[in-house]
Amino acid sequence: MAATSTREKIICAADLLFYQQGFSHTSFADIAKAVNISRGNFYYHFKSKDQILSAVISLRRSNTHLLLKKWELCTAQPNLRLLSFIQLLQLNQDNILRYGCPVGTLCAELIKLDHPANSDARMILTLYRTWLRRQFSALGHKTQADNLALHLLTQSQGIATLASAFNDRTYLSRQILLLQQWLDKLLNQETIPVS
Amino acid sequence: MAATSTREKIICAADLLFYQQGFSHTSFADIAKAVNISRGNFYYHFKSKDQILSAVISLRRSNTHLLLKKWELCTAQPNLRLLSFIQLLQLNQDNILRYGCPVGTLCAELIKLDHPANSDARMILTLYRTWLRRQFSALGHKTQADNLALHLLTQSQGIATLASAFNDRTYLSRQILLLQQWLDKLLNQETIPVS
DNA sequence: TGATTAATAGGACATATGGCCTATTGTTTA
DNA sequence: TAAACAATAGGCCATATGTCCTATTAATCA
Repeated sequence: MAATSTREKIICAADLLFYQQGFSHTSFADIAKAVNISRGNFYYHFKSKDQILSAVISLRRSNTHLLLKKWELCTAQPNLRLLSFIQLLQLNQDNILRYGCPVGTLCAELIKLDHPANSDARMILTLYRTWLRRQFSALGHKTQADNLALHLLTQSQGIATLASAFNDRTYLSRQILLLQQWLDKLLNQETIPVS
Repeated sequence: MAATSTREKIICAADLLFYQQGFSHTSFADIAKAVNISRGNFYYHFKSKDQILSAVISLRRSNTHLLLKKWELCTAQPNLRLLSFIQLLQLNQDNILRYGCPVGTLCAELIKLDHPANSDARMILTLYRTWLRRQFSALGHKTQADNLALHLLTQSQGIATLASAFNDRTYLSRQILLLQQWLDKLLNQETIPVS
């Protein structure tokens, strides 16, 4: 946190502000103030706002990749790895309640802006999708792996959207519990796909 | 479309633009151009951008209310009414693929802007929630009515988010089908709640 | 018809913002 | 130490935008 370069500090601050305020609504001045840097110094590190966005998305992709790798290294069993994904909602519940899902809301915003970085942001979702698919596949759900992955993604996006819209912690907790139960039921009832 | 007042035209154009481009990213000039009106004339009808937003949200709430009333009048059976809700995703699939859910994305944006109209926008979701709850309740699911309503809302929000993020029509169609199957299964297996 | 009001157009203005330049300071290196 | 480079500060500029004012035109009504 302290020993990072200015460039890294800018990216981190932008990452947070883009999440909290949205990309459009975050100005150079906002980021500069957060990093305690003059606005002029900005241009030395980033030539445009789009470059900052690009760096932020890169960081998020990298962080997501690392997180998924960590789950793989720390947890050998795919079913427990899937549980880690669900528990991420619990871990980030405070932020989710206030700002929704960082990935989903960014994608939604960039789509409306018709921003070129749109496809880069989508890649973060694809990272999750592919990883989840691999876990389901390893659990024997070969043909349904992608559908199951999409189900988890769909659920988490819907949950994050409603949790923040209603600002309802009870709802969020309950949905996380239901997701865990769904996973339990799926994995205990049929280790090998039926159809 | 032709015989509407200028004020109504402004609200309609703003409604569409807020959906397509987002609230922040839509300027007075954008709306004025869409309605073919000078920017100065704007102030005669709306004193601020927030007033336009307020009017747009009012319109959406009113339209939602009318839609739900229509479903109630046209369809006597609650299970078919619930089907109407699901089929709304199908009916609006082109827009959903491009811009996501109008309600969900507006709520998400207003939350990040920390906009006072945030709670008004949320009311649209509440309209759906209450209506869905009543239908489930009428079908005998007294205790689970609200949870089932939230499940449908969660699903549709998640589906809209991913459908637009991935821009994947196949995904959207499949999720709609799964929702319909879920409803069928729920209503056929147990007309009266088990627990 | 004349007067009053409704509606519209066009522009003015302050502010915010992204983008950019230059001078200055700090650091490294030959 | 002197030179070269990295990093930073502060300000300038064009544009966009929300807000607001005034003059003009259209519509209504006594």
